[in-house]
Amino acid sequence: AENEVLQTKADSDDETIREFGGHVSKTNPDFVLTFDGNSVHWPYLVKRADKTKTPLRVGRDGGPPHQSLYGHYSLIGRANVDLLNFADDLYAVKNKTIEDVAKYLGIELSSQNPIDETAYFEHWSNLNQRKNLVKHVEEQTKAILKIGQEAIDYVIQMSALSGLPPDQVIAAAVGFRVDNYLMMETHNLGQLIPSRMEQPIIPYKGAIVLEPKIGLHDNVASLDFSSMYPSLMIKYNISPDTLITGRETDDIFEVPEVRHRFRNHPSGFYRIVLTKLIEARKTTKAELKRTAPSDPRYTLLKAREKAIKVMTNAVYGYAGWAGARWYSKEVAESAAALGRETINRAISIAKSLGLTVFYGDTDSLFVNHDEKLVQKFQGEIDRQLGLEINLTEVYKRILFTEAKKKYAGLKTDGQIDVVGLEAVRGDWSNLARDVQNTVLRMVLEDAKPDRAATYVKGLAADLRSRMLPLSAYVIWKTLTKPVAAYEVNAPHVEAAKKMAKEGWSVTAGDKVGFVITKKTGKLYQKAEPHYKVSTDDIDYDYYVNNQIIPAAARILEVLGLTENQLIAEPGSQARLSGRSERG
DNA sequence: TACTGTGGCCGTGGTC
DNA sequence: GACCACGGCCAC
Repeated sequence: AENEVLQTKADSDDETIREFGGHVSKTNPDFVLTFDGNSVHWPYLVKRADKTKTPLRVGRDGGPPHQSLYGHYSLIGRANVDLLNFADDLYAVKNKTIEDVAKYLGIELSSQNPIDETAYFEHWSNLNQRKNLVKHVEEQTKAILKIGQEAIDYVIQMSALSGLPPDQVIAAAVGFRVDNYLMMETHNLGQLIPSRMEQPIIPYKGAIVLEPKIGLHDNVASLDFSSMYPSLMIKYNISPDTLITGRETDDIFEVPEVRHRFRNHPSGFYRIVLTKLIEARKTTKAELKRTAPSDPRYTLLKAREKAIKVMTNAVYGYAGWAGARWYSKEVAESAAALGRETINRAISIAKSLGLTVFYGDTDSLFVNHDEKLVQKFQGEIDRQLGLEINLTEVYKRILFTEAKKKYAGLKTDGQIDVVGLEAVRGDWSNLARDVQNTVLRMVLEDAKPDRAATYVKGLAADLRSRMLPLSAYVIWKTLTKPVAAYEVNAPHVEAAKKMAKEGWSVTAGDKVGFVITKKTGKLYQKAEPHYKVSTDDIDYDYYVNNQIIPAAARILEVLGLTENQLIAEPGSQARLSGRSERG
């Protein structure tokens, strides 16, 4: 039946594997979906099948999966799609879990309290809890299918664009997708494909980030150049095959600052492909406008538009990648230099019109939202620079901190955009993130710090009596290399070592959740794996002094408050314990 | 072939 | 306490 969940009652590995293969053959799917299957489920199944000498019949040929390109497992006659790879293409999703990806895609999950992986064994061991675990896995399976339904159009479109098979394209890194796409286009143009060469990595100067105007500002607009790097590469014919290495001086363009020179004619390879991509996106967008959302073609067109956008935006970075077939440091460096010139000229134009520039990063500018002036500004950008700049957001009130890339704005719909701050970082506790979000809302709504300061002081004074769940205190950090490879001690590495000692397989790429406990010594000595900690072990002073106060102060310092002014009144635990942990 | 780029912040450990 | 490297994550 459609969307039927199949469960096995088999109580041995070989029986389970056989039954699984039977189900796959019977269902005979074109797509097989997993979440993290390439690194977890397929390798595990293959190993167990080997060990028990059971045939794993999952391909259309009745054969086992094969290890293939890009760390991907291939099933003959079927597209095996690991949806974790799809999640990697969803930049707005920070935490790549089934639950968070589903939530982002608007998929409703019936289970509100997913079971953490570290608790699986405990649930399995207890017969009463085992039912819950089975239910949880069933829920996840249903979610995977729904995520897959959202993913498949995109996967197919990315496959059509890049020329890579659908099961491989989503596993392939961005650079290889671009590489493949360009190879296809070369073929269309009747040109030869350069071979890949081992090249040294030469760094070059990138974009400009402006110093923000610190404080709260009312009625601010943000504007973005549309596809800035691709537009500049097209405009000035920036391409490896138009780069001048000799003495030519006729019909050329010299890039400011870096002084690389490019022929204006004929059009280079990058201009041809980028123009084609941008035109294709325009066509798709226009078609989308004529199509009703209920039309089955609508989601397909949406997926196509997204795939083209992702590919277009990847070309500049690809050009500066030493592993690219069409690598050219001069090309990437020139695009970056032209970007810097563009933003600088835009700032001058804005100022000359009487606009105030509050902040800007790479291809964006924040100015006071004077509607007439902003429209005039957009017109001047078109007239003087031949580029398009779009109004992307209007903020009723926005707060810039002293730091670049960290700000928050109250939108006209009442929603708050948080950028770069602790509240959107995965390596801070939920507690700190929640506190900062609350403080931001209070400050942006009130335009003064009083209410937020009172809230923070109250929380800091009696954190432990709030009885927050342990999950509020867990800090997650990725292990970027094997534990043995670390040069210095760090809390998440220490927690990973403790997990490894207990038999967990902790490898590079894993996220380690830890809690700072009351143990003595350096912070890394106080860090414990989250599943071993109870709320009695929590070092509340640490969470007040090193999580709540810094996260709140980052915002409230903008309005003149100091960290000291946020610490609880004398007499409270937090005050008495001092702030010995902070330098 | 499991690396698209640079700019930036900041906590923590470790040394002087 | 000052200073710096390491390490992780984020903006664009």
